[in-house]
Amino acid sequence: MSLPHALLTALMERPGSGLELAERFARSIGHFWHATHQQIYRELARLEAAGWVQSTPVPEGRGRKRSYAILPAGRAELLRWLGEPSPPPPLRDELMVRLRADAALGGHSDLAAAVAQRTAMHEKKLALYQHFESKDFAGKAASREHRLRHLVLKAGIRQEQLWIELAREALEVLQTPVPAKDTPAA
Amino acid sequence: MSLPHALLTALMERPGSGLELAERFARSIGHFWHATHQQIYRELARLEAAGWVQSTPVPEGRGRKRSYAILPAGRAELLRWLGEPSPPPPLRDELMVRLRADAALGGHSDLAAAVAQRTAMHEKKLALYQHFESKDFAGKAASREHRLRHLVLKAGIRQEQLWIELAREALEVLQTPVPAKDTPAA
DNA sequence: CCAGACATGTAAATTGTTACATGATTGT
DNA sequence: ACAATCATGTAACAATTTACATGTCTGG
Repeated sequence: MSLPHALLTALMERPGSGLELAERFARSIGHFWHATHQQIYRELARLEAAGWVQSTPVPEGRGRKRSYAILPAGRAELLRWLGEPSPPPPLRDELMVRLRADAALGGHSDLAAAVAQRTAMHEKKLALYQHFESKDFAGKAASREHRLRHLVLKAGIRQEQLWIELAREALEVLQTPVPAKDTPAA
Repeated sequence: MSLPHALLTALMERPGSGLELAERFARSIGHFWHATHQQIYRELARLEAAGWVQSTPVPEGRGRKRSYAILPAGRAELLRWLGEPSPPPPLRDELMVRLRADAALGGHSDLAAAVAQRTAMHEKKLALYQHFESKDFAGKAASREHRLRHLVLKAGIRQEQLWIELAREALEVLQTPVPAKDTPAA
Protein backbone atom coordinates (compact mmCIF):
# COMPACT_ATOMS: atom_id res chain seq x y z
CA MET A 1 0.00 0.00 0.00
CA SER A 2 1.52 3.31 -1.01
CA LEU A 3 -1.04 5.78 0.24
CA PRO A 4 1.11 6.94 3.18
CA HIS A 5 4.07 7.36 0.85
CA ALA A 6 2.02 9.14 -1.75
CA LEU A 7 0.99 11.55 1.01
CA LEU A 8 4.58 11.96 2.19
CA THR A 9 5.58 12.70 -1.38
CA ALA A 10 2.84 15.28 -1.72
CA LEU A 11 3.96 16.91 1.52
CA MET A 12 7.58 16.89 0.33
CA GLU A 13 6.43 18.90 -2.65
CA ARG A 14 4.46 21.31 -0.49
CA PRO A 15 2.78 21.29 2.96
CA GLY A 16 -0.98 21.46 3.07
CA SER A 17 -4.20 20.63 4.88
CA GLY A 18 -6.32 17.53 4.45
CA LEU A 19 -8.69 19.12 1.98
CA GLU A 20 -5.86 20.70 0.01
CA LEU A 21 -4.21 17.29 -0.26
CA ALA A 22 -7.52 15.74 -1.28
CA GLU A 23 -7.75 18.31 -4.05
CA ARG A 24 -4.20 17.59 -5.18
CA PHE A 25 -5.07 13.90 -5.23
CA ALA A 26 -8.10 14.66 -7.33
CA ARG A 27 -5.77 16.40 -9.77
CA SER A 28 -2.15 15.58 -10.40
CA ILE A 29 -1.32 12.89 -7.87
CA GLY A 30 -4.62 11.12 -8.34
CA HIS A 31 -3.63 10.42 -11.94
CA PHE A 32 -1.65 7.50 -10.64
CA TRP A 33 -2.87 7.07 -7.07
CA HIS A 34 -6.46 7.73 -6.17
CA ALA A 35 -7.67 8.46 -2.64
CA THR A 36 -10.81 9.90 -1.04
CA HIS A 37 -10.70 12.59 1.61
CA GLN A 38 -11.67 10.11 4.32
CA GLN A 39 -8.69 7.96 3.53
CA ILE A 40 -6.49 11.01 3.54
CA TYR A 41 -7.66 12.27 6.93
CA ARG A 42 -7.28 8.84 8.48
CA GLU A 43 -3.83 8.38 7.00
CA LEU A 44 -2.64 11.85 8.00
CA ALA A 45 -3.57 11.06 11.61
CA ARG A 46 -1.52 7.85 11.37
CA LEU A 47 1.43 9.62 9.82
CA GLU A 48 1.40 12.13 12.64
CA ALA A 49 1.15 9.36 15.25
CA ALA A 50 4.19 7.75 13.62
CA GLY A 51 6.12 11.01 13.92
CA TRP A 52 6.53 11.39 10.18
CA VAL A 53 4.53 14.59 9.78
CA GLN A 54 3.52 17.43 12.04
CA SER A 55 0.35 19.47 11.91
CA THR A 56 -0.23 23.01 13.05
CA PRO A 57 -3.58 24.81 13.25
CA VAL A 58 -4.21 27.44 10.61
CA PRO A 59 -5.93 30.35 12.42
CA GLU A 60 -6.72 32.21 9.19
CA GLY A 61 -8.48 29.16 7.82
CA ARG A 62 -12.02 28.15 8.61
CA GLY A 63 -13.05 25.75 11.31
CA ARG A 64 -10.30 23.60 12.71
CA LYS A 65 -8.14 23.68 9.64
CA ARG A 66 -4.67 22.22 10.13
CA SER A 67 -1.68 22.30 7.86
CA TYR A 68 0.57 19.24 7.67
CA ALA A 69 4.30 19.35 7.03
CA ILE A 70 6.75 16.50 6.62
CA LEU A 71 9.33 15.86 9.36
CA PRO A 72 12.89 14.58 8.87
CA ALA A 73 11.74 11.13 10.01
CA GLY A 74 9.09 11.19 7.28
CA ARG A 75 11.68 12.13 4.70
CA ALA A 76 13.88 9.27 5.89
CA GLU A 77 10.96 6.86 5.69
CA LEU A 78 10.21 7.94 2.15
CA LEU A 79 13.83 7.40 1.18
CA ARG A 80 13.84 3.97 2.81
CA TRP A 81 10.65 3.00 1.00
CA LEU A 82 12.16 3.97 -2.35
CA GLY A 83 14.64 1.14 -1.98
CA GLU A 84 11.91 -1.49 -1.58
CA PRO A 85 10.85 -3.52 -4.60
CA SER A 86 7.58 -2.40 -6.20
CA PRO A 87 5.03 -5.17 -6.52
CA PRO A 88 3.39 -5.23 -9.94
CA PRO A 89 0.20 -3.18 -10.12
CA PRO A 90 -3.04 -5.16 -9.52
CA LEU A 91 -4.35 -4.87 -13.09
CA ARG A 92 -8.12 -4.90 -12.84
CA ASP A 93 -10.16 -3.67 -15.74
CA GLU A 94 -13.89 -4.32 -15.71
CA LEU A 95 -14.16 -3.58 -19.36
CA MET A 96 -11.87 -6.43 -20.28
CA VAL A 97 -14.08 -8.74 -18.23
CA ARG A 98 -17.09 -7.37 -20.09
CA LEU A 99 -15.48 -7.94 -23.49
CA ARG A 100 -14.69 -11.49 -22.59
CA ALA A 101 -18.19 -12.00 -21.17
CA ASP A 102 -19.68 -10.63 -24.36
CA ALA A 103 -17.54 -13.05 -26.33
CA ALA A 104 -18.73 -15.95 -24.21
CA LEU A 105 -22.36 -14.89 -24.49
CA GLY A 106 -22.19 -14.29 -28.22
CA GLY A 107 -23.16 -10.64 -28.39
CA HIS A 108 -26.79 -9.58 -27.84
CA SER A 109 -25.76 -6.86 -25.40
CA ASP A 110 -25.40 -3.11 -25.81
CA LEU A 111 -21.80 -3.18 -24.71
CA ALA A 112 -20.84 -0.95 -27.62
CA ALA A 113 -22.69 1.95 -26.03
CA ALA A 114 -20.83 1.50 -22.75
CA VAL A 115 -17.50 1.39 -24.59
CA ALA A 116 -18.31 4.53 -26.51
CA GLN A 117 -19.33 6.31 -23.33
CA ARG A 118 -16.10 5.42 -21.59
CA THR A 119 -14.07 6.39 -24.61
CA ALA A 120 -15.47 9.88 -24.22
CA MET A 121 -14.28 9.95 -20.61
CA HIS A 122 -10.78 8.89 -21.58
CA GLU A 123 -10.67 11.47 -24.34
CA LYS A 124 -11.60 14.15 -21.86
CA LYS A 125 -8.91 12.99 -19.47
CA LEU A 126 -6.36 12.88 -22.26
CA ALA A 127 -7.18 16.45 -23.25
CA LEU A 128 -6.76 17.53 -19.64
CA TYR A 129 -3.37 15.83 -19.34
CA GLN A 130 -2.22 17.35 -22.60
CA HIS A 131 -3.30 20.72 -21.31
CA PHE A 132 -1.16 20.17 -18.20
CA GLU A 133 1.71 19.12 -20.40
CA SER A 134 1.67 22.18 -22.59
CA LYS A 135 1.23 24.39 -19.53
CA ASP A 136 3.89 22.92 -17.25
CA PHE A 137 6.36 21.13 -19.48
CA ALA A 138 6.76 23.21 -22.62
CA GLY A 139 10.47 23.68 -23.34
CA LYS A 140 11.46 24.50 -19.78
CA ALA A 141 14.75 23.84 -18.04
CA ALA A 142 15.05 20.06 -18.07
CA SER A 143 16.19 19.42 -14.52
CA ARG A 144 16.12 15.89 -13.22
CA GLU A 145 13.07 16.61 -11.07
CA HIS A 146 11.31 18.30 -13.95
CA ARG A 147 11.98 15.40 -16.29
CA LEU A 148 10.73 12.85 -13.76
CA ARG A 149 7.52 14.73 -13.16
CA HIS A 150 7.05 15.08 -16.88
CA LEU A 151 7.59 11.37 -17.32
CA VAL A 152 4.85 10.56 -14.81
CA LEU A 153 2.46 12.83 -16.69
CA LYS A 154 3.48 11.26 -20.00
CA ALA A 155 2.77 7.84 -18.54
CA GLY A 156 -0.77 9.00 -17.87
CA ILE A 157 -1.08 10.40 -21.38
CA ARG A 158 0.10 7.22 -23.02
CA GLN A 159 -2.21 5.13 -20.85
CA GLU A 160 -5.17 7.18 -22.01
CA GLN A 161 -4.07 7.01 -25.62
CA LEU A 162 -3.68 3.26 -25.41
CA TRP A 163 -7.09 2.93 -23.84
CA ILE A 164 -8.70 4.99 -26.61
CA GLU A 165 -6.99 2.92 -29.30
CA LEU A 166 -8.11 -0.33 -27.75
CA ALA A 167 -11.64 0.97 -27.34
CA ARG A 168 -11.75 1.85 -31.03
CA GLU A 169 -10.66 -1.64 -31.98
CA ALA A 170 -13.21 -3.09 -29.56
CA LEU A 171 -15.98 -1.04 -31.15
CA GLU A 172 -15.03 -2.33 -34.58
CA VAL A 173 -15.38 -5.91 -33.42
CA LEU A 174 -18.52 -5.28 -31.38
CA GLN A 175 -20.25 -3.56 -34.26
CA THR A 176 -19.76 -6.38 -36.72
CA PRO A 177 -23.14 -8.11 -36.73
CA VAL A 178 -23.40 -11.51 -35.11
CA PRO A 179 -23.88 -14.13 -37.83
CA ALA A 180 -27.30 -15.75 -37.78
CA LYS A 181 -25.95 -19.24 -37.16
CA ASP A 182 -22.36 -20.01 -38.05
CA THR A 183 -21.34 -18.42 -41.31
CA PRO A 184 -17.78 -19.40 -42.27
CA ALA A 185 -15.59 -16.66 -43.73
CA ALA A 186 -15.01 -18.50 -47.00
CA MET B 1 -16.72 -5.16 -8.19
CA SER B 2 -16.58 -7.61 -11.08
CA LEU B 3 -15.23 -10.73 -9.44
CA PRO B 4 -18.57 -12.55 -9.50
CA HIS B 5 -19.03 -11.67 -13.15
CA ALA B 6 -15.49 -12.64 -14.01
CA LEU B 7 -16.24 -16.01 -12.44
CA LEU B 8 -19.52 -16.34 -14.32
CA THR B 9 -17.66 -15.55 -17.53
CA ALA B 10 -15.06 -18.18 -16.77
CA LEU B 11 -17.82 -20.70 -16.10
CA MET B 12 -19.57 -19.74 -19.34
CA GLU B 13 -16.37 -20.64 -21.13
CA ARG B 14 -16.06 -23.94 -19.29
CA PRO B 15 -17.22 -25.43 -15.95
CA GLY B 16 -14.58 -26.14 -13.34
CA SER B 17 -13.68 -26.52 -9.69
CA GLY B 18 -12.41 -23.81 -7.35
CA LEU B 19 -8.78 -24.66 -7.85
CA GLU B 20 -9.16 -25.00 -11.60
CA LEU B 21 -10.72 -21.56 -11.71
CA ALA B 22 -7.94 -20.22 -9.52
CA GLU B 23 -5.44 -21.57 -12.03
CA ARG B 24 -7.32 -20.01 -14.91
CA PHE B 25 -7.29 -16.72 -13.04
CA ALA B 26 -3.57 -17.09 -12.54
CA ARG B 27 -3.27 -17.47 -16.31
CA SER B 28 -5.54 -15.98 -18.90
CA ILE B 29 -8.31 -14.31 -16.93
CA GLY B 30 -5.91 -12.96 -14.31
CA HIS B 31 -4.28 -10.87 -17.02
CA PHE B 32 -7.06 -8.36 -16.52
CA TRP B 33 -8.73 -9.44 -13.27
CA HIS B 34 -6.66 -10.93 -10.48
CA ALA B 35 -8.11 -13.05 -7.66
CA THR B 36 -6.74 -15.38 -5.01
CA HIS B 37 -8.18 -18.80 -4.34
CA GLN B 38 -9.77 -17.63 -1.07
CA GLN B 39 -11.71 -14.97 -2.91
CA ILE B 40 -12.76 -17.51 -5.51
CA TYR B 41 -14.05 -20.09 -3.02
CA ARG B 42 -16.00 -17.51 -1.08
CA GLU B 43 -17.47 -16.01 -4.21
CA LEU B 44 -18.43 -19.39 -5.67
CA ALA B 45 -20.38 -20.11 -2.47
CA ARG B 46 -22.18 -16.78 -2.88
CA LEU B 47 -22.91 -17.43 -6.52
CA GLU B 48 -24.41 -20.79 -5.63
CA ALA B 49 -26.48 -19.24 -2.83
CA ALA B 50 -27.79 -16.73 -5.36
CA GLY B 51 -28.82 -19.56 -7.68
CA TRP B 52 -26.48 -18.49 -10.46
CA VAL B 53 -24.26 -21.55 -10.47
CA GLN B 54 -24.62 -25.13 -9.34
CA SER B 55 -21.94 -27.41 -7.99
CA THR B 56 -21.70 -31.16 -8.12
CA PRO B 57 -19.14 -33.32 -6.29
CA VAL B 58 -16.45 -34.86 -8.45
CA PRO B 59 -15.95 -38.40 -7.10
CA GLU B 60 -12.83 -39.06 -9.20
CA GLY B 61 -11.18 -35.96 -7.77
CA ARG B 62 -9.37 -35.81 -4.47
CA GLY B 63 -10.93 -34.73 -1.22
CA ARG B 64 -14.21 -32.90 -1.55
CA LYS B 65 -13.63 -31.58 -5.02
CA ARG B 66 -16.67 -29.95 -6.61
CA SER B 67 -17.24 -28.78 -10.13
CA TYR B 68 -19.22 -25.60 -10.71
CA ALA B 69 -21.41 -24.94 -13.73
CA ILE B 70 -23.35 -21.83 -14.65
CA LEU B 71 -27.16 -21.88 -14.51
CA PRO B 72 -29.58 -20.02 -16.80
CA ALA B 73 -30.11 -17.43 -14.05
CA GLY B 74 -26.34 -16.85 -13.96
CA ARG B 75 -26.26 -16.37 -17.71
CA ALA B 76 -29.11 -13.89 -17.44
CA GLU B 77 -27.32 -12.01 -14.68
CA LEU B 78 -24.17 -11.80 -16.77
CA LEU B 79 -26.15 -10.42 -19.68
CA ARG B 80 -27.84 -7.87 -17.42
CA TRP B 81 -24.48 -6.78 -16.01
CA LEU B 82 -23.11 -6.20 -19.50
CA GLY B 83 -25.57 -3.37 -19.93
CA GLU B 84 -24.33 -1.51 -16.86
CA PRO B 85 -21.83 1.31 -17.30
CA SER B 86 -18.21 0.41 -16.45
CA PRO B 87 -16.64 2.70 -13.89
CA PRO B 88 -13.13 3.76 -14.89
CA PRO B 89 -10.40 1.47 -13.54
CA PRO B 90 -8.86 2.63 -10.22
CA LEU B 91 -5.41 3.47 -11.65
CA ARG B 92 -2.89 2.81 -8.92
CA ASP B 93 0.75 2.37 -9.78
CA GLU B 94 3.26 2.34 -6.96
CA LEU B 95 6.09 2.95 -9.33
CA MET B 96 4.68 6.28 -10.43
CA VAL B 97 4.51 7.30 -6.79
CA ARG B 98 8.13 6.24 -6.42
CA LEU B 99 9.23 8.24 -9.44
CA ARG B 100 7.52 11.30 -8.10
CA ALA B 101 8.96 10.69 -4.62
CA ASP B 102 12.43 10.37 -6.11
CA ALA B 103 11.88 13.64 -7.93
CA ALA B 104 10.85 15.34 -4.70
CA LEU B 105 13.78 13.88 -2.78
CA GLY B 106 16.30 14.73 -5.47
CA GLY B 107 17.63 11.29 -6.25
CA HIS B 108 20.01 9.55 -3.83
CA SER B 109 18.01 6.31 -4.00
CA ASP B 110 18.59 3.08 -5.88
CA LEU B 111 15.27 3.33 -7.62
CA ALA B 112 16.93 2.49 -10.92
CA ALA B 113 17.62 -1.03 -9.71
CA ALA B 114 13.97 -1.52 -8.75
CA VAL B 115 12.84 -0.24 -12.13
CA ALA B 116 15.23 -2.55 -13.94
CA GLN B 117 14.02 -5.48 -11.89
CA ARG B 118 10.40 -4.82 -12.69
CA THR B 119 11.19 -4.30 -16.34
CA ALA B 120 12.44 -7.87 -16.40
CA MET B 121 9.11 -9.04 -14.97
CA HIS B 122 7.16 -7.19 -17.60
CA GLU B 123 9.36 -8.54 -20.36
CA LYS B 124 8.73 -12.04 -19.13
CA LYS B 125 5.00 -11.44 -19.06
CA LEU B 126 5.10 -9.93 -22.53
CA ALA B 127 6.91 -12.98 -23.88
CA LEU B 128 4.28 -15.20 -22.30
CA TYR B 129 1.41 -13.24 -23.82
CA GLN B 130 3.08 -13.27 -27.22
CA HIS B 131 3.48 -17.00 -26.88
CA PHE B 132 -0.26 -17.32 -26.20
CA GLU B 133 -0.95 -15.11 -29.17
CA SER B 134 1.07 -17.15 -31.63
CA LYS B 135 -0.39 -20.33 -30.21
CA ASP B 136 -4.06 -19.40 -30.07
CA PHE B 137 -4.56 -16.58 -32.53
CA ALA B 138 -2.35 -17.29 -35.53
CA GLY B 139 -4.39 -16.90 -38.70
CA LYS B 140 -7.42 -18.77 -37.46
CA ALA B 141 -11.07 -18.32 -38.38
CA ALA B 142 -11.86 -14.78 -37.22
CA SER B 143 -15.20 -15.32 -35.52
CA ARG B 144 -16.59 -12.57 -33.38
CA GLU B 145 -15.79 -14.46 -30.19
CA HIS B 146 -12.30 -15.23 -31.41
CA ARG B 147 -11.62 -11.62 -32.28
CA LEU B 148 -12.87 -10.37 -28.92
CA ARG B 149 -10.69 -12.81 -27.01
CA HIS B 150 -7.76 -11.84 -29.17
CA LEU B 151 -8.42 -8.19 -28.46
CA VAL B 152 -8.33 -8.78 -24.71
CA LEU B 153 -5.00 -10.55 -25.06
CA LYS B 154 -3.69 -7.76 -27.29
CA ALA B 155 -4.71 -5.24 -24.64
CA GLY B 156 -2.47 -7.09 -22.19
CA ILE B 157 0.37 -7.15 -24.70
CA ARG B 158 0.17 -3.44 -25.38
CA GLN B 159 -0.01 -2.67 -21.66
CA GLU B 160 3.19 -4.60 -21.08
CA GLN B 161 4.87 -2.96 -24.07
CA LEU B 162 3.89 0.48 -22.83
CA TRP B 163 5.17 -0.31 -19.38
CA ILE B 164 8.53 -1.45 -20.77
CA GLU B 165 8.84 1.69 -22.89
CA LEU B 166 8.07 3.95 -19.96
CA ALA B 167 10.50 2.06 -17.74
CA ARG B 168 13.25 2.57 -20.30
CA GLU B 169 12.60 6.30 -20.37
CA ALA B 170 12.52 6.35 -16.57
CA LEU B 171 15.90 4.62 -16.42
CA GLU B 172 17.38 7.18 -18.76
CA VAL B 173 16.30 10.00 -16.48
CA LEU B 174 17.20 8.19 -13.29
CA GLN B 175 20.66 7.38 -14.53
CA THR B 176 21.59 10.93 -15.38
CA PRO B 177 23.72 12.00 -12.43
CA VAL B 178 22.26 14.46 -9.97
CA PRO B 179 24.10 17.76 -10.31
CA ALA B 180 26.29 18.60 -7.32
CA LYS B 181 24.39 21.75 -6.45
CA ASP B 182 22.32 23.44 -9.09
CA THR B 183 24.10 23.39 -12.41
CA PRO B 184 22.10 25.20 -15.08
CA ALA B 185 22.02 23.55 -18.48
CA ALA B 186 23.61 26.48 -20.28
C1' DC C 1 3.55 -44.67 6.89
C1' DC C 2 5.17 -40.30 5.53
C1' DA C 3 6.18 -36.34 2.40
C1' DG C 4 4.15 -33.67 -0.85
C1' DA C 5 0.75 -32.15 -3.84
C1' DC C 6 -4.33 -31.53 -4.19
C1' DA C 7 -8.54 -29.28 -2.56
C1' DT C 8 -11.35 -26.48 0.22
C1' DG C 9 -11.97 -23.62 3.58
C1' DT C 10 -11.76 -20.24 8.30
C1' DA C 11 -9.99 -16.15 10.70
C1' DA C 12 -7.93 -11.88 11.26
C1' DA C 13 -6.09 -7.68 9.66
C1' DT C 14 -5.88 -4.12 6.31
C1' DT C 15 -7.63 -1.29 2.92
C1' DG C 16 -11.14 1.05 0.50
C1' DT C 17 -15.94 2.94 -0.13
C1' DT C 18 -20.28 5.16 1.14
C1' DA C 19 -23.15 7.64 3.95
C1' DC C 20 -23.63 10.58 7.42
C1' DA C 21 -22.32 14.12 11.32
C1' DT C 22 -20.38 18.32 13.09
C1' DG C 23 -19.04 22.81 13.37
C1' DA C 24 -17.05 27.31 11.43
C1' DT C 25 -17.09 30.96 8.26
C1' DT C 26 -18.64 33.79 4.40
C1' DG C 27 -22.00 36.21 1.74
C1' DT C 28 -26.64 37.98 1.45
C1' DA D 1 -30.54 34.68 10.47
C1' DC D 2 -29.87 31.59 6.68
C1' DA D 3 -27.79 29.00 2.86
C1' DA D 4 -23.72 27.58 0.91
C1' DT D 5 -19.20 26.25 1.33
C1' DC D 6 -15.12 24.96 3.85
C1' DA D 7 -13.02 21.60 6.84
C1' DT D 8 -12.62 17.60 9.52
C1' DG D 9 -14.14 13.70 11.02
C1' DT D 10 -17.19 8.97 12.60
C1' DA D 11 -19.51 4.77 11.54
C1' DA D 12 -20.69 1.01 8.96
C1' DC D 13 -19.75 -1.74 5.46
C1' DA D 14 -17.47 -4.15 1.49
C1' DA D 15 -13.39 -5.97 -0.61
C1' DT D 16 -8.69 -7.74 -0.40
C1' DT D 17 -4.74 -9.87 1.54
C1' DT D 18 -2.27 -12.92 4.55
C1' DA D 19 -1.82 -16.58 7.44
C1' DC D 20 -3.38 -20.59 9.00
C1' DA D 21 -6.39 -25.08 9.32
C1' DT D 22 -8.20 -29.36 7.65
C1' DG D 23 -8.52 -33.36 5.22
C1' DT D 24 -7.50 -36.46 0.90
C1' DC D 25 -4.95 -38.86 -2.18
C1' DT D 26 -0.47 -40.44 -4.55
C1' DG D 27 4.19 -42.13 -4.70
C1' DG D 28 8.11 -44.00 -2.54
